Amino acid sequence: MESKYDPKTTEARWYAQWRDAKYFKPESAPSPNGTYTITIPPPNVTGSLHMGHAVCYTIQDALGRWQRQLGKKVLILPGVDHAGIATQNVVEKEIAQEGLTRHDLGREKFLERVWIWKKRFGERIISQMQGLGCAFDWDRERFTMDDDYVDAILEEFVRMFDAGMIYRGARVINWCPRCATALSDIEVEYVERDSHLWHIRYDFADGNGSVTVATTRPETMLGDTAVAVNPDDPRYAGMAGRELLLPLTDRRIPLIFDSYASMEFGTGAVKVTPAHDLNDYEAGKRHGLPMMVVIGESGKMTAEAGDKYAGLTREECREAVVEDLEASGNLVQIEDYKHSVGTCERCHTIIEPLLSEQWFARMAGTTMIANAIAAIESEEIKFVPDRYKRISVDWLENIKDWCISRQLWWGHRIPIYYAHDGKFTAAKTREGAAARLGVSPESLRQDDDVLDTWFSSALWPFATLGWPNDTEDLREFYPTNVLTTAREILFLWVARMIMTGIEFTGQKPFDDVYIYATVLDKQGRRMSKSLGNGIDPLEMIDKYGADALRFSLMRLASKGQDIRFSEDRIPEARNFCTKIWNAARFVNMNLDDGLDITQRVGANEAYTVPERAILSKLQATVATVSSSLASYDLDVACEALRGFFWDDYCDVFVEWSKSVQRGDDAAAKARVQLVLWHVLETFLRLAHPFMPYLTEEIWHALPHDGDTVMYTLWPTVNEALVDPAAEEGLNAPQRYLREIRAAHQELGVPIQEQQLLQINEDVDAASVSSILKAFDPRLALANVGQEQIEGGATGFWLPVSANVQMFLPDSASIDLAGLQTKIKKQIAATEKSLASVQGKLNNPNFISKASEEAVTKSRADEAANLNELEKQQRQLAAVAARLG
RNA sequence: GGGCGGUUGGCUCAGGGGUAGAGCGUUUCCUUGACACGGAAGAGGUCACAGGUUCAAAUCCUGUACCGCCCACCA
Repeated sequence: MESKYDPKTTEARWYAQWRDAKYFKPESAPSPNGTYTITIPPPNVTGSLHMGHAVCYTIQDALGRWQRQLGKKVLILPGVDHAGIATQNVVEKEIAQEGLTRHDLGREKFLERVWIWKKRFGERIISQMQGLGCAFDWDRERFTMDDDYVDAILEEFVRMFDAGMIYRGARVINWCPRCATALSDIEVEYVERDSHLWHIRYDFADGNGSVTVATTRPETMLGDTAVAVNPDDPRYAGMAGRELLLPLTDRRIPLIFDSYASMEFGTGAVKVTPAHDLNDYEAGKRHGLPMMVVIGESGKMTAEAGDKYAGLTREECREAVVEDLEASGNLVQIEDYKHSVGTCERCHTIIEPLLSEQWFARMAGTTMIANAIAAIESEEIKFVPDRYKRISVDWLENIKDWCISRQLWWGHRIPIYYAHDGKFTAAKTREGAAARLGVSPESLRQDDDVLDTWFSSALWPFATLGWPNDTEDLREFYPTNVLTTAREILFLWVARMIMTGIEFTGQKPFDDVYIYATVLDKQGRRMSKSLGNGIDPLEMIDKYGADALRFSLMRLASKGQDIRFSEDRIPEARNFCTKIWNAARFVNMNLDDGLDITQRVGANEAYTVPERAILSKLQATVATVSSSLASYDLDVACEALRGFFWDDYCDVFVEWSKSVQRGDDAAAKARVQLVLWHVLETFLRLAHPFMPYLTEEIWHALPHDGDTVMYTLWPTVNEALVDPAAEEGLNAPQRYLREIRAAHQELGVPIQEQQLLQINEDVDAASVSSILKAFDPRLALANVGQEQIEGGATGFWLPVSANVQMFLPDSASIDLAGLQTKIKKQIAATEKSLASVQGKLNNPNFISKASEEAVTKSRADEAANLNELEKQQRQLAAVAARLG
C-alpha cells in the first residue's frame, strides 16, 4: 500500500472495473434474499448536479450497496427527466445570447437545440453520478422521452380520458406571461411584496352617491364587470342591482350581493374582475357576469382594455390608470400594503390569473385520490420522517383539479385529435384517433399543447420498468422499496406517483418515502444559482475524493434536519478516510505471510482482554450500523463507524497490539494479527456503503476472499463475542493510566520512576499490568497487585483511583503542596456530587415512587462517590503524612 | 390566518424524564517506526424564556419570543 491514499486514480480505476464487471446489475450478484429496488428521482436535464443531488444519490447508493451485501438482488434504476418548462427556459436563455427567440427558430429547429442541450447535460449528469460512485444499473437508464416511456404516458392519458378524468375547459388559470404558458397551482410560488392598496371611488350611474373599492391591482379595473358587497352589510342594504359607472370608461356595471365580499375588509366593497382573479371568476360565474380579458397572454393590455391602454404592459398600465384616476378625482387613497404575489416557480415572473381554455385532470373526489389517501393513512406507504404523512394527506384531501396542458414546445404533445367538425378524442396514435372518430387520419389536427412535466414523471417507478407492458422487470422489481427525495417535490411528484401507481398498476409504487435533508449554505440559505452560494460536487470530489464527500454529507444529513453545508465540513471526513488508510497500511505491513484467513475469529479461543474487548465493541458497531441503516439514520451509522474505528480500534486496540508485535511470543503475534485483520476486514464491509472506493481498495490490499467487497456479506452480530467484562477489563487500566499520568504530572515526578501499583479491585493483575505497560512502556512496573515492596525501598503509597495506589519512592522529588491543594479541590467536588445523590436518596418520595432501576442507580452513584471521597481523603492523608 | 420544524459548549449538530454528548475550533505537551489529514492531556454548556405536571424536566404539557419552512380565494 502506498503511504498516501490517492482518491483520484483509485476512484477512476475502481469505477471502471465495477462497471466492466457488470457488478451494478442485479443479475450479477448472488441474490438469494429477494429483490430491492430504487428508481432514482430523475434529475432535470437543465444543468449539472448540485449538492442536493449529491445527498440524494449518495444515500440511495449507500442503501443499495447495503442491501446488496444483505444478499438482495438490487436494482437501482437511473435516469433523467426532460423537465419541460425548466429545460425550455434554459435553452431559450441560451439562444437569447445569440439574439434569438424560439419563435425565430420555429418549433422544429428549437427542439433540435433542446435535444443538443439534453445530450450534453444528460451525459454530464450521468458522469457526475458515476463520479459519486453510484452503483446504478446503467443498462436500464431511462429518459422521460424514450419511446417506451412516451408510450406509457399516452396510455396514462388515454385511460384517464376514457375514464372521464380529463376534460377541457375555460377557467382562470395561472399564466406566466414570460414562459407564455399555463401552470398548475403548485408551480406558483408566493412571495411577500411591499405594495399598495388603492382605494377607488365608483360613482352610481344615477349620480346619487358612490362606492369605494380597494384593490392591489388597479389596472384590472378595466376588466371589472361588477362590484360586490356582502348581502348582510347594512351599509349597502337595498342597493343590489344599482348600476355603477366604471371610472375611466363609459361602462356601467352592477352592484351585486355576494357573501364572498368581506364586511371587515376596507369599505366592504370589492371590484369583480372575473377574467383575472380566481375568486372573481367564481363570483362571476355565480352571477352570470361577462368576463373581459383585458390582459393578454404576453402580459400586455388587450383591445378590450380600451384604446388608451391597449398594448401597454401590466406595469405601465397600472401607472397610467392610477394617474388617470387621480386626474379624474376617483382615487381616494393610496395605502401601503404588504401582500403575497404569485410568481412563476421557474422564472419568477409575476403570474397573471387568466381566463383560458386548458386541459384539466379531474382530481377532487376521484377514487384515484381516495386510494392514495388510504395507502398513506394506513401506512402501507410509510413516510420518513412521519410528519410528512399528515402533510401529504392534507394536501390530497384538499386537492383541486390539475391543469395539465402547457403552451410549450418541449414536452409530450397532448394526444388529443380534432376533426373538422370540432369533435375530438384521445388516442395513442393519429390512426387510433381517426378510427375512434370515424374520419381519415389526414383530416385530424393534433392539439398543439404539451403535457405538464409532472404528468409524465408521475409514472416513473413503473414506466421505467416497462409498464404498460407486463415485463419481467415490472413483475420482479415493482413495487419499489424506497423513494428518497427532496421535500419540495412532495406534492408535485411524490403524491402523484402514489396516485397513478395505485390507479394504473393496482399496487403502491414504493414502501417508504424518505425525505432527506435540504442542503443549505453556511448561513442557512438555500443554495441557488442566483445567490451564487452553490457548491459543485464534482469540484469537491476532485479536491477531497468522492468517499470524503459522501461521508461528510451522510454524516451531516440527520433525519428531518436541514444541513448547513460548506466546504470546510469535508476535511473532517477526508481525515477519517486518511485515518482508515493509514491504520490499514499499518495492519497490513505487520501481517505475517502465513495468516490463515479461513480461520475467522471465533468465540472459543483464549483471547486476551483487549482482543475480546475490541471484538465485543465490533459487535455493538455492527448492530448500530445495521439498525441505523434500516431506519434511515445514516448520520448515526456514520458516527458509529467513526467512533468505533478511530477511538476503539486505532487509538486503543492498534496501539495496544504494538506491544504484542514487539514481543517474541509467536502464538500471541499470530493471534493478534488475526484479530487486527478480522476487525479491519469486518469494518471495511460495514463502511463500504458509505465509502465504496476506499473500502474496495483496502479490502483488495488485505488478505481477502472474493472478487469485490461489494459482494461480501453484510456482517452480523456474533452474540458469543459480546463481552462487557472484557470491555471493562480494558477500560479500567486505561482509567488507571490516565490517573497515574495525571498524578505524575501533578507531582512533577517522571513517570519512568513508577514501579509499583497496588490494586484492591477484583481484576486480573497480570492483564492490567500488561495492558498498562503496553500503553505506556515508560512505566517500569515491577509489580501489580502486591503491597510488599521488593528490595526494601522506602517511599509512600498514593491512592490514584478508588482502588488503586501507586508507590512513590523516597528518591522522587515531589511537589506535595501543589498536590494537596488539588486533592482538596477534588474532595469539594466529590462532596457536592455526593450531597446531590444523597439528597435524592433521603427523599422518601424518591424511594417510594421512583423506579427500582433509578433507585439502584442512585445507590450505586452514592457508593461510587463515597468510594471516590474515601480515596481522595486517603490521598490527602498520605500527602499530609509525607509533608510531615 | 392555519400548520410544521428549530432554539443544547466559540461553530455545526446528536441526544432526550434520573447529576450534559460528538466533530470542528481552542489550550498545553509530543515530529515515538501507520497516520501532524496524527497522538496524549485539558478548558469550555444553569440545554431560548415563563409557567405547569412529576419524587425527579434540557427531555413531557401550556404559553411567549426569535429563526426557518409549508399551506390558504391576505380584494
